Amino acid sequence: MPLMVSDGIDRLGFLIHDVQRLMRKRFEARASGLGLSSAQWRLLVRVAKEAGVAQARLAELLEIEPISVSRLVDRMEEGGWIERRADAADRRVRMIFPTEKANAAYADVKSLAGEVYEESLTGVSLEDRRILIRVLDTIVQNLTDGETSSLEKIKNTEGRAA
Amino acid sequence: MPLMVSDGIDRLGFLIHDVQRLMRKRFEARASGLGLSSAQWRLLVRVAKEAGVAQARLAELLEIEPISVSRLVDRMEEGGWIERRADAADRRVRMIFPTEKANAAYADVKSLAGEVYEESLTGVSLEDRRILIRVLDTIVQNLTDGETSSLEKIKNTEGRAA
DNA sequence: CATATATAATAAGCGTGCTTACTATTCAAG
DNA sequence: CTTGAATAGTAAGCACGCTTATTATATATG
Repeated sequence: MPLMVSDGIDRLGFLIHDVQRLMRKRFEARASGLGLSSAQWRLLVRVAKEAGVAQARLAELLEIEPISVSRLVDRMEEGGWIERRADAADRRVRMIFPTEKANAAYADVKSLAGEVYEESLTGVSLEDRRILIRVLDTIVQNLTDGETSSLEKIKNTEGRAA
Repeated sequence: MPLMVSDGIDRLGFLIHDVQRLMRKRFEARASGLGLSSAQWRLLVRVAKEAGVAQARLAELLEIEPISVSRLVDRMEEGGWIERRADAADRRVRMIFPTEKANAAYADVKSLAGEVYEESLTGVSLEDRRILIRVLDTIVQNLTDGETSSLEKIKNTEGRAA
């Protein structure tokens, strides 16, 4: 740790942790009526863009382990958000499709997420917002290159997400 | 959601989520030799500054629920990081103290956290780092004011943390 | 004093992530 | 075809957060 000019960089981990927790909390408070958690919402965004995707591919996209997808999908299937269907070409694969219920809720939840972002950024200039996004992107790149398990394989297929 | 000029603000939640996960992962990879998770490290930072603090106060400081503190403290006590002692003045209270092991590891883990922050911010200018911290602080304030359970009561007692 | 309320901690059980280990299936060599 | 490696998915069990409910103790009030 090379001297450091006493900005609050030494609080970075705590800050990121707090922001993530508060944003998730607020999102889930808003979406609780729907019965969608933020983890389920992240998965749903992917499935909406890529209907029929295999669970293993979802694990790559979401950068979580296949077993985590398995149980998340279990609960989302119970909740009526997605369907598992067999793949005729490969009997190991379960293809994941959004249900009508999911499609119907999609736009609403997306704009709801947007509201949370706007509330988060109240009083932050457009310029600072751009810098925020740019720096966060840089951090993801810095921490993704090297020594992280299976993340090198995938370079973020999608460019935009709610 | 008022129009929005297509910066990546619509990815804010995903970005924050990814950054938090990657930073935690990298920290825990580094600290795994010690057997300290990031949640345990956060608690330890507080206990180091305020030895003898009650669990209920830790819950306020960490902004998690008392039951979460209870079980976290269970595991940390098993790990030999902290000790519970009875409060002579109030028999409901368990006072939490860091062990010698914790005190010995403290500086090392702190600088280890600093390393993770530096790796995260490689290639980010000093100016942008300041803006990052400032914006993250603003987000925490925006999301803490109002409608969050018990967070209004505490205005962040500490100013610096590793 | 007695009773009611508030507070400190814990218990039980769930969601979402993990590691490790397993089954079923596919595919590549031989 | 058969063996062996790789891949898709799941099971079991843990960490760390939560909600809801319970126990023990303090404190306020009649």
